[in-house]
Amino acid sequence: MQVLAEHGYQQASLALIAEVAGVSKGLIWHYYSDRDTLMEQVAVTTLAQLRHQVGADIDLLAPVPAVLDAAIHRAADLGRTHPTQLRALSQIAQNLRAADGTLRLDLTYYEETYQAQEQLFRRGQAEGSLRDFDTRVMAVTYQGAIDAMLGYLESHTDTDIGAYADTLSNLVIQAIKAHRPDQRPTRA
Amino acid sequence: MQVLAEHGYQQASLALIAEVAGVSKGLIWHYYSDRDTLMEQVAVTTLAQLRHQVGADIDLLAPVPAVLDAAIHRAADLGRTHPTQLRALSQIAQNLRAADGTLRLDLTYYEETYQAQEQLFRRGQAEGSLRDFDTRVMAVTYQGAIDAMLGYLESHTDTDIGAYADTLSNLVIQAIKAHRPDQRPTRA
Amino acid sequence: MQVLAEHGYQQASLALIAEVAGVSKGLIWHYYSDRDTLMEQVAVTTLAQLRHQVGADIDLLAPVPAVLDAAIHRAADLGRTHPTQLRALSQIAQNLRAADGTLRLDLTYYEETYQAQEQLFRRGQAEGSLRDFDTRVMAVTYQGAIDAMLGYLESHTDTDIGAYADTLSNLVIQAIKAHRPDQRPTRA
Amino acid sequence: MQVLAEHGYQQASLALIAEVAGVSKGLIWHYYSDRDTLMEQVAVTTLAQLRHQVGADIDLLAPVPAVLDAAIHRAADLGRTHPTQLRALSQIAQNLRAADGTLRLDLTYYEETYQAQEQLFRRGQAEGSLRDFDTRVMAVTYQGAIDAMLGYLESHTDTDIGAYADTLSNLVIQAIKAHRPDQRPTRA
DNA sequence: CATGAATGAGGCTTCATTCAT
DNA sequence: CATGAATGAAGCCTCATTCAT
Repeated sequence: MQVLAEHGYQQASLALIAEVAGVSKGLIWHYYSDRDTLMEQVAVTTLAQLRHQVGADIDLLAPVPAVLDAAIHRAADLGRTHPTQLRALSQIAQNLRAADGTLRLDLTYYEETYQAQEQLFRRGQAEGSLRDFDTRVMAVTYQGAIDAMLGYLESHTDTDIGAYADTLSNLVIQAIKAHRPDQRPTRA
Repeated sequence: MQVLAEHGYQQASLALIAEVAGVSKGLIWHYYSDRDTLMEQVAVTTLAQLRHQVGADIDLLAPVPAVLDAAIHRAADLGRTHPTQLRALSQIAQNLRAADGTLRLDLTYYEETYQAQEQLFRRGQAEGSLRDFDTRVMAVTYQGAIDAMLGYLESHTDTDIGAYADTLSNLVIQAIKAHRPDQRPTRA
Repeated sequence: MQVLAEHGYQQASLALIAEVAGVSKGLIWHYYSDRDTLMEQVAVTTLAQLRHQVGADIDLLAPVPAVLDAAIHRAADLGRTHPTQLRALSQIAQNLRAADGTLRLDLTYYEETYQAQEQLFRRGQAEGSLRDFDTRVMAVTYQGAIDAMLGYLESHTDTDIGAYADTLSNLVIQAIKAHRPDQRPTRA
Repeated sequence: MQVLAEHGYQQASLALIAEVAGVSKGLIWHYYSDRDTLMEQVAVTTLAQLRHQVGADIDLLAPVPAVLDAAIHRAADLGRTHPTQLRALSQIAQNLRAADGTLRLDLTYYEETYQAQEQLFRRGQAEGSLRDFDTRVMAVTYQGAIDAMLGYLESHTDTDIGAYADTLSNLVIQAIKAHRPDQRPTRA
């Protein structure tokens, strides 16, 4: 991941990876049958780890706006705590392709995320804390906003992470909260 | 661009590009000194073309929400009219690196865009059509939402583009419009 | 020649030569059928020019030691007056090869020189100013000493050229002059 | 070295070298990072080997004229025993260039040789066996004479090597020996 | 006379991958 | 388990050379 993050997908040759890892090149083929397999497994593992990090001790039963606020702040923190993993994962997601040329991770990976988000949004709508909107578009937009934030924080290291997350959280909630009386989150 | 869009940055070897273009490999070096310069020039040219496409006949002096609505719809249309260019540009932006390993297009490219967006948002705030918020964060978020839309439309070709743009436009404007009575655009 | 002298034989591409000459690449083939032909003609022309330079106004009928002294001083001067030509010529001589891999200029070029030198030495022996020695070995040695001098002066530009030539002349004459009474050069 | 000697520096492509060596092209980069480093290492190794060959069992404390005579004969033998190495070394020395275009071996390589020779000559002068002369010029000339001999013997294979060396030795010693009675070596 | 677009062969180099040890 | 020698395919690039204009 370190090599991926620093040098990019193409330059992350197995020779370089082995050297940084301090093992011989040949050893890689004891554990991975393929460069692609290696990349895929690294991606899957890392993704699980990051999701766990973001999801950990968020109360998923809390009012939806509160969940979103917490998730955004946690995601923003990833930029500080796991920058290498983020970059590496992004490299793999954008470059690892199947034999037919299509990206190998994008579809399954994002689709899962979208569906989880949509479920959350629909609960908010059912509970009255969120107004009516197309949850699929919002899920795509939400994920795009998160990714943009992470990319931005990575290249603008002097940004106040907490302040950014506050603002983004406010924008997101403003975009989708119910207009009328109970736009306040339900009391937990 | 066709090769970039279909095969991705790494697989876009100059041999393949020349073959698709129907010329000899060597000819490439008659016009571009380098693979990197070729990519950079393609990116710059394409970017200018796409920006022109999006910006064309949008009335930049119209009320800001109207400008945003128009821009979002136009950007969404790009997915239909210039899918190849979009994908190619994205490939270059995410892969072309300088000798020190840093991405070569990201900074200048996005920074320009962000500043233009911020200017627009600030006008809206000054005119009273937009509420108070951090324009930089919103610019990053807006661009992320556009990119996410384009990526999504690309891989989900059965989506109703107009409907997506309507929804996104509504979400964006809802997120930033002024709360009070005078959310009407100022009289120009 | 300038390109040859500065960049060496391999790097002296016809493209670079044309650029330095300020003409188009294609024009070269109006005047030379081949890279090799070009090189050969340049070499032959330059060689004639340098020989003329060295031989000019040396009194070939003077006593042999005096001729040698004059020739050595004139050759040393070449390093100052024609450094580019010397280097270029040397590049071609050492690199231009026939199809069978043998050097194309060496044999004819040096053989001519050797024979002229031998003739001179034999005259000295006949006249009694030079002792008895193998003229062929001395011719080879003499030429080697001249080439070494030119190479040395080229890379050690702070050397006193005249002093070097004086010393070399003295060494050469000491090596071959007759031992007995008339080791003084005949009075001219 | 075989390829260098037979085909010259430019034609000594790594493809040809690998083929002659009976290994795959790629293997070369397992052992040498670069064409240039390969050439440099070959040169350094060969040079050490040849120097050892020439210097071996010469009694360096013997009278200087005797040392010179032995050295010349040994060098002449190189033409018979190590012709390939000589040619290869010469090719590298005359063609391997640093990035700035300057020859990469010339300076260090010859400078060492010159200084060793000068030291020998100065000992001879101190001991009275050699007359007074500029040792630097003589070192350059001596080396030039040796190189010329080797080049000549290489292309004129019917020459009597021993006789050539005898003659050259005589010429060299004649050029620099002390005139007076005490040209005998000092008693050690 | 002169240009420069175009070609194709060949060079150096990288790298995933295999395999004997 | 682990190494590193070895391979072969493919990539980028250079360059002499041709040819229509």
